[in-house]
Amino acid sequence: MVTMSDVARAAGVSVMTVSNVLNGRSNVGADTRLRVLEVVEELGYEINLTARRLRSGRTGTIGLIVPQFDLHYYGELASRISEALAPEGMHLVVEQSGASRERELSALSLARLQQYDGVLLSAVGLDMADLDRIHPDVPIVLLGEQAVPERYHRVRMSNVAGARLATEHLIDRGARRVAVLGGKLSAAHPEMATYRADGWSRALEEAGLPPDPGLVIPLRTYSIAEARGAIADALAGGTEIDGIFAVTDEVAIGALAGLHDAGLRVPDDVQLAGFDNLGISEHLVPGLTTIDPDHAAMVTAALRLLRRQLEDRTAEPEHVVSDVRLIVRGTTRAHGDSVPSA
Amino acid sequence: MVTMSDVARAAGVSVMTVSNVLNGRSNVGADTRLRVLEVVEELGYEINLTARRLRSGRTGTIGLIVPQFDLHYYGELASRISEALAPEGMHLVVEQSGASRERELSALSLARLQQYDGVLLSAVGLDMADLDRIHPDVPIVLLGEQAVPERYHRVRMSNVAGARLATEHLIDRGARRVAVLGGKLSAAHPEMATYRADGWSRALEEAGLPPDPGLVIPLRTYSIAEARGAIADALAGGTEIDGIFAVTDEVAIGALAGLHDAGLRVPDDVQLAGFDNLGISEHLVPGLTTIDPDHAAMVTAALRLLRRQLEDRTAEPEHVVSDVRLIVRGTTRAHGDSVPSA
DNA sequence: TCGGCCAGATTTATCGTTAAATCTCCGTGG
DNA sequence: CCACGGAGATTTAACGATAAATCTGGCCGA
Repeated sequence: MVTMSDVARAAGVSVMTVSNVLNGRSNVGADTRLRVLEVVEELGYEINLTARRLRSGRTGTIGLIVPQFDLHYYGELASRISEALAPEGMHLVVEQSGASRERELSALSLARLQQYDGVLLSAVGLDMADLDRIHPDVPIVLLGEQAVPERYHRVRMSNVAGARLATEHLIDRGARRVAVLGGKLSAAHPEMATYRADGWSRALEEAGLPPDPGLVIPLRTYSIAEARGAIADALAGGTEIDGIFAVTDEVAIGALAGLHDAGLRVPDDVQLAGFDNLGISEHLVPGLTTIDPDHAAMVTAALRLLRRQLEDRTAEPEHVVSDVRLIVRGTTRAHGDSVPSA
Repeated sequence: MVTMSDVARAAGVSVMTVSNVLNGRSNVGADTRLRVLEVVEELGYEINLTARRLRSGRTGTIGLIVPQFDLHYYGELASRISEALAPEGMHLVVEQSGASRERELSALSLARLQQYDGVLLSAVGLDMADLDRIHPDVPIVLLGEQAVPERYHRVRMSNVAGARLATEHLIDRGARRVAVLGGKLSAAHPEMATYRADGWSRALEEAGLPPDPGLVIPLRTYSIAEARGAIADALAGGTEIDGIFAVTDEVAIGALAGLHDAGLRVPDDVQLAGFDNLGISEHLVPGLTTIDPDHAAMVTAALRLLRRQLEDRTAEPEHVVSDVRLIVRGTTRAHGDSVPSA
């Protein structure tokens, strides 16, 4: 491996001069600079980032920690962040924590966090107490929905408002028995699924429809396959449903398949709305009505919070809540349609 | 930040003893070990991985470099690899190279590669010459379809065979005008799209159907949206089609939407087959007929090749080709169905 | 003529860890 | 009684870079 001192020797200068050239510092003569660059080229020298990091602290790398690589939401998130970081010369690497608390904690060991200039953390398995135990000296921005200690900088969406919008829309379009797929009634550790179930029940109450606990269809994971099975089970169990608010688009995709399995038409027999507005949702058949959390704004906000901390370690924590809006597509009926006879 | 020497001082031992304890080396007395561990706990010490890496070389981290985070295929790949690595105590981090040659080259700078014990590289933008220029001292396994220099260890799928299988199946089920969506006729730098178009044209030829260049529908990116648009354009242009072999499942999803836009039914009017067998493909409506490349076997093979290099830097390069099989679902007709009158 | 200053370079010390060599006892066998 | 071996610890010297301090001429103005 070629090191800086190899370059220095070959160029007849000191190691420090090579370092100065490569870091674009101004205290190097023009001809010396040229000679060094030539030798760098010639020997194929590349800097050892590990050494630089140890000495200088800076890494130029931001870490994104997500629960699962194969949930589409996280893929899209990672992609957006990566694109936003590139123009600043920063660089994103993504790690998977696994959805379990244990693995999430290990992913969050100081040891691992230290490797980055900053960390964007999308945690699901951790509760307040876990997060409270972590005292990293790396700037962190939390992305996500669970309750977190005050001292964290954080970006999240309007979960309750979004769920409410979606459910109101279903009711508005004629649904009366609206299930919440993947919902969870208030738990000790509030998380995405509880907030969204909350919005669901508020919308129902407001419409004078008492939320039926039998219409809360829980899920262990938010995978397509599990959602499909859960819908099948619910329908087989005789639950009457004419609308489904799926807590994520991924889950909604499973619902679409499950309804089809049961011979039910969407939106004629059952209307469906999701949450997240994944890239794919627009291209499903029929297109998925869903809640758009303004991904671009969230990414912008997250990076702003991170930069603020990078510049000032003592910056006041900020909680940004991104607005949501309803996107109406083909899984809900056109306005004014009446319930057709099946 | 707490360092090893803080721990050493507090425990009244040398730094080296702390290091020995933490690395489970045997030359430490039982009581000393205990005391050190207590102090570690008490001070909340965590090892500095950067320093360890600089000194020892080992990082315990494998890098996976993919073109795009938001193509579902790569999310699933990353997930599988991560799961496979976890039991060995290794750790996966994923980087995005961006599909462009330029950014891919920068992702592949020695500087970046050096940070990992080994690298799994899923390259698309690089050609043979680029890859030939890279001489990393990190074990690399290439995942993917483009032609690569002999010296690389590599895992790929049977592209031609898979495409042929899919196309044969479409023909077998009655399709006569089979388009290849995302296909590319032989280019200077063969890649996934050329191999799969190859399999398509061979299957046609074998069936006595001359491949019509008008049925090759090229794509710049393999995104759902672009595929949908391309199908719309092709149909609007008057191209007659009764079967589509989409070069990836992602593209097939776009085709499904595009066909629906045009009022065509799948599989009644147009049959459709994809390639990759994504997790979602099973849950589309109708379920997507596709080629399964045996993801599990590919991951196993890739990690085996990587381990081999980790153990022996001079290990002979190996090219593993994973078998494919056809998965028949609802986007192609049942055997023996005749073409229904539209 | 001489001190001062600045550009352009070098020297020194260090980041936190680990490999390798070394030291220090203490028990054992001859 | 002494040499020897080995367990249990320490010391020394890096890994490859950078921050901060220092050095060296040459040019300038007074």
